[in-house]
Amino acid sequence: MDQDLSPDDYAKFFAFFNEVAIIAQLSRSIFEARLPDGATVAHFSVLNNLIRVKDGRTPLELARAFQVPKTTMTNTLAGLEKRGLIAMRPNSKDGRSKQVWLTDKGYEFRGMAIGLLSRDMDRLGKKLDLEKIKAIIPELAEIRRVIDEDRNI
Amino acid sequence: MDQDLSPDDYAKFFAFFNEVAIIAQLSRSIFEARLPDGATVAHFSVLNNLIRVKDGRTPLELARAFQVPKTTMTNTLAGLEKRGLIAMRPNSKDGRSKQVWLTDKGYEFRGMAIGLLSRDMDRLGKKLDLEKIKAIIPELAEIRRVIDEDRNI
DNA sequence: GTCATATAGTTCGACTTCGGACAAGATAGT
DNA sequence: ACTATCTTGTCCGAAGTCGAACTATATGAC
Repeated sequence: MDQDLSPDDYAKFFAFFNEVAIIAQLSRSIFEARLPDGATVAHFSVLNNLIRVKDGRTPLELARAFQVPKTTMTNTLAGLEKRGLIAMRPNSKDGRSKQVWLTDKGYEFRGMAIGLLSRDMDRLGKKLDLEKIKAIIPELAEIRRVIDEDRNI
Repeated sequence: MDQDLSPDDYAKFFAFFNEVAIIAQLSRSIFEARLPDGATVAHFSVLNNLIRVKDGRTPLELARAFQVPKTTMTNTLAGLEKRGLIAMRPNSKDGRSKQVWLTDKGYEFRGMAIGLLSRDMDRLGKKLDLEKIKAIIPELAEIRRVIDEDRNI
């Protein structure tokens, strides 16, 4: 199909992005009301990713994983380091680069944060159809992948 | 079911919010690369909403529609007014309040913005399954509704 | 080895976001 | 009418975001 989209298709796109933006807004707001020490979702997400995937990665790799500009990641990592949740060390394999390592405190912080968020999650879990959410995740991931790929052309 | 969530359920929630946040980020980035005059997604979204729903509403009503704090809406509206895209007038029915009206320029701006964005949408429309996106929108809207409702308890 | 170019990360500055505090106006109880 | 309380919108200040410009290092061409 080489045809352009109809006005209704555009409207659907806008509606989709609008819902996504509002949910992102709401979840951010909920998270930051719970996280201690003025930590942000960005902080939590990076910690979470370092634990779930692995640490020792470079700031740029993390920036790409989260699809944020590297200047934003610099700032996020500075916040995590200031709070003692990560340690940044020079990358022995590349003098331009650094590596991000979790600290014990960072590991604990993530566990504590999940504990503080669990009440909200439990409550939401009772009101939402979790199966539906689980089903949506891969579709969102696919949409994300396509948008990201399209952007980097 | 009065049972709490499993660790895997929490992980799914985080994954869901993470995907949503990244898509929000990417779409914001795409939009703002196209919008003229340093306009933001927030500006576009408000204009779009004023046209699609109706204008003459108050700042607080708009803040609620977008689930942002009223101080944020104040700032967004100030930006739109500075650019001549809306006009704010006192609300004759309530001396504390104001009403937001579209200007001709605001109407044109939205049309122009859609034109500038259409290339990206067309390209995405060829790579994404539009039917799937259309199917997801109501589910996201429902999730949004539940989260919002839960938050206001 | 030298130089041009590419890449990693930071700094800077303009802007957005948003909680807290506030002023002006509305509303309800008496 | 009077006062206490609520509501609407703004201002302020702290923090996050991110493009542009910069420094330092790596890589490739010769």
